[in-house]
Amino acid sequence: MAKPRMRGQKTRYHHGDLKQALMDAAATLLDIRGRDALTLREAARRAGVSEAAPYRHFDNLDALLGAVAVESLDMLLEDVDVAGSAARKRRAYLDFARDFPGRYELMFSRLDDKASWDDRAQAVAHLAEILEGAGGLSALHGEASLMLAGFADF
Amino acid sequence: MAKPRMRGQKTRYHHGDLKQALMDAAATLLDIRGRDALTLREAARRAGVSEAAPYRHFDNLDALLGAVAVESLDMLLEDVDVAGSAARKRRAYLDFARDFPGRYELMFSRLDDKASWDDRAQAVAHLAEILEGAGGLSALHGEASLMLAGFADF
DNA sequence: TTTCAATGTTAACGTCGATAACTTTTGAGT
DNA sequence: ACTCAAAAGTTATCGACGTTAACATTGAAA
Repeated sequence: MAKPRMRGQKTRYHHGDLKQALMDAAATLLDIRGRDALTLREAARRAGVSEAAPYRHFDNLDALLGAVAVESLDMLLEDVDVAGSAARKRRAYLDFARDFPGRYELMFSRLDDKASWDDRAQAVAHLAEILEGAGGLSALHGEASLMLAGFADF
Repeated sequence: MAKPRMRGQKTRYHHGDLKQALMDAAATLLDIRGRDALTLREAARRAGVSEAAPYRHFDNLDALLGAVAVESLDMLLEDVDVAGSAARKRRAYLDFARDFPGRYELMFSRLDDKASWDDRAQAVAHLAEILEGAGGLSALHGEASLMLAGFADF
């Protein structure tokens, strides 16, 4: 009685990397259909497992959101860090917000998940540091946020 | 078989001002418990009507959110407009975000509700105009947003 | 080889958004 | 004053969701 998938080809009872698969599915849903469309059950379906399987890896939906928030902050951090000049860092930041709107909104929203708080706070602090010469995190976040909401253009 | 309330004292079948009562309840829920805790049913219960009553005034939850967003933008607009100097406008803006975090987040989030789009866009444009001398809407929004998320202090 | 923790599964509960069908009230036109 | 249709309530119902409990399978250590 097993329908799950394997990473490569065959079907197996154990997924192999379900935790990451759930985070990927969640991030994709956030980006293409928004926060309200993200459900634990839909993420599970996309990962090819039963609708209760996520609870083996996350205490609840908030915990999944927290994990995706941390991962997303690290992605943005990497993108901005790699970009050379202040102008390039600026562009890298705004590009990330445009390309991953759901992830971006999640990173800076009030999350109930306590477990991920330290990681998130640290990532944001690091980000603010890196962006010091590029106008500052606060200003960039304001621009990106207004753009995503449709009140400004990219 | 009628349990509804009246505005003053007695019980009546018709509420009298249910639409506004629902918007008030929704805004309160947003501020004290966040977006995920706001449900149409809870708003209805708080207004003292049946759980399906809201649908006589709003097509769906998104429509209620849109209406609250417009109302909130108008409130913020008023607060900032009334404040005199640029410094006072700045403070009025940040105070609003701190005092009504749920309303504030809602105003600048991606809403599906089409009907309220024009009103929201116009209010934001007006707000940006008024705040031109106070650092600009974009910068203020960045600050307020990071503060609400817990990444900065008021 | 055995065994047990990790990681899946199905089934169930209560809540939510939404719709349908019904009832009460209001008020505009006669 | 009467009527009667529209406005604004109600209950009942549906499918989907978050979450938990109980059970099944797997893989790896002993």
